[in-house]
Amino acid sequence: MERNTAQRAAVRQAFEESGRPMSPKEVLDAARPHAPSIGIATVYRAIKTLLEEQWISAVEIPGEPARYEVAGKPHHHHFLCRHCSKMYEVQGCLAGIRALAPAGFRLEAHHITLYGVCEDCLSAGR
Amino acid sequence: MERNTAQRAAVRQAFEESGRPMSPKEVLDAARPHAPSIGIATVYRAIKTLLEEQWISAVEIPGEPARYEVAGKPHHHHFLCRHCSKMYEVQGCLAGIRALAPAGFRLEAHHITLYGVCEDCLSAGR
DNA sequence: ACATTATTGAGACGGCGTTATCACACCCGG
DNA sequence: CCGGGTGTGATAACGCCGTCTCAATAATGT
Repeated sequence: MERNTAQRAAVRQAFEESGRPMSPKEVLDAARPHAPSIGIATVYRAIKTLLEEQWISAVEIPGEPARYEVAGKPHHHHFLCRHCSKMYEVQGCLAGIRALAPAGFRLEAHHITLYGVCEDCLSAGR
Repeated sequence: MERNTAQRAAVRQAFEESGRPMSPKEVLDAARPHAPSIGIATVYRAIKTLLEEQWISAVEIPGEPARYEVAGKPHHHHFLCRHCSKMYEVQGCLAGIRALAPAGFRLEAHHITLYGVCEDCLSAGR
């Protein structure tokens, strides 16, 4: 039977506090303050469990490890900063997506990913 | 100085014939008919060279090896079939992309990727 | 044709993200 | 508070991609 451990609570807390998608490494860093001895293996195990519970969902991007965010949010997309590699949510979507798909194809999902520089990096002079 | 070899010609020909983005593995398979003994290492080398010459450009997708397509095409996006993993081009784009980026962020690029089932797979009953 | 030298192909190698291993820790029902 | 069994942490091992190595091959200038 499943146990409530400090490490799992720390991972959940990290997700609740961050408000943006995090890579396993970021989760580890965000969980350390709450559970100092936590290791990367436990983070991966917690992520796996939380995915199965659908408490988080995966956000994948090319060339980078997947990020995870708390599930159940309204439809949205993502912005990836080219400097700090932090990922942000962007609200809303665009009309007319369906029209892009070639005739005869079945469209099931879509990802819009924006790339650029985030406000933090811009104001830091990059 | 650079030499014209059958292998490089085979790779270029593969790209010209396919008309859609290909992974290195797909390039290898598509080049084999023209240069039967070609190996994967040569494909990677040819891709590297063609990228430097900007004769092809990279198309990246999460969780999959990058695809490459002949460069210089007008702005477009991509459709990835969930069954056969083949990638297709979709023409056109959507207005209003800029408005999605959060205020204070600098938007430099965007990717729209559609996921679904391609016509070939649908007509094959999947 | 010949010598030079870039290119090739097969397999070894390396990096990275993720998972498996295993001894130890600790949660929880009794 | 005790015992068994799940959870944990460090690290090794894995799988995948892509690059490197090196002897063999073949394209160029003469």
